[in-house]
Amino acid sequence: MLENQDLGLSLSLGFPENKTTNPLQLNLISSLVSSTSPSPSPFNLFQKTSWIDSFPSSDRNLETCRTFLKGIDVNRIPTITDAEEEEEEAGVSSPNSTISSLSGNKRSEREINCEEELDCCRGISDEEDGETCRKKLRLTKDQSAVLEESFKEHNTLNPKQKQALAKRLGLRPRQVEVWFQNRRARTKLKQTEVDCEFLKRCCENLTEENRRLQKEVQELRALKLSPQFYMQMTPPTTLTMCPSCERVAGPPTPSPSGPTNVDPRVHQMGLAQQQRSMPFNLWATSPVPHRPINALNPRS
DNA sequence: TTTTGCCGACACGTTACGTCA
DNA sequence: CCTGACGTAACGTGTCGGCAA
Repeated sequence: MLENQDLGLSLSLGFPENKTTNPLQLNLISSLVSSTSPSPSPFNLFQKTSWIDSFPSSDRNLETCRTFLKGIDVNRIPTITDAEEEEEEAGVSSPNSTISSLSGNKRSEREINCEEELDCCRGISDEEDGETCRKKLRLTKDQSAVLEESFKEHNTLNPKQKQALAKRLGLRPRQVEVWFQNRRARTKLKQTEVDCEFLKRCCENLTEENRRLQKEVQELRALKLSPQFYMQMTPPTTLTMCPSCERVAGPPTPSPSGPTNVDPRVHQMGLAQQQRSMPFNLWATSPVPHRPINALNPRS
């Protein structure tokens, strides 16, 4: 059974290393559809992993063997002989019961022996595609590994690639197609979960920031009502940085190329802070901060 | 040039099967 | 053994783009 990480997905919630990417610009729409752009997503969906290597070679073709033991090759059109039909009706052959006894790594000698026989009976022709048989095939680990590798290269297949892959794996092109469709769906689901988690964290941080700012507003309003009191107080923390020049403290430094809509009085804030006196009415204007808030780290 | 029908590929939701605890 | 949860192969359906008439 493949774990989540086995999908080759990087579920890290950290921001991408690419500094040019705005952390708040989420790739909510999966880019998987595009065959020309493998993965523009900020999240590394197609990180090369070595999970394939973890499969013991002894397990290979196990599923195929099981299928063989069931007497049903799902890759072939079910051709029920009279004998088989009788057996089916008599309830003698229960495919599921046979399979369940062969679970895990416990492989009987018969199981191992059948693998060689299986290789010659898995040949599938395209003409056999379709039909109404919905017998489910568990792909072998080898097949899954090849498909995964192929998916990492291209998450979509053109008809030639599909045909070649099907031939290589001994599967029907339709099976390869279905596998890729399901794989894309799984990838998209994972990406959605990651994005969802990311947005959740953004929301939490913004809520926290909002709470903090509201508290500060309350403090400032209280100070405004008692000016004689605020003169002896430490200025609010968020106002210790000049929104214009982003300097925390120091004498005002007129900047000819700076923004023209900045109240020059604000530049005196640092000095005022040092002197513990406000030569201007701090409450008269409220310059709009032009620093973007990092939702994930609002205090940075 | 626009319209229309066909076809293939795909996304999405669902079903059914295999496996495991 | 039985059962429920889970993963996933397979399927059905709707949509979209390309193409020819």
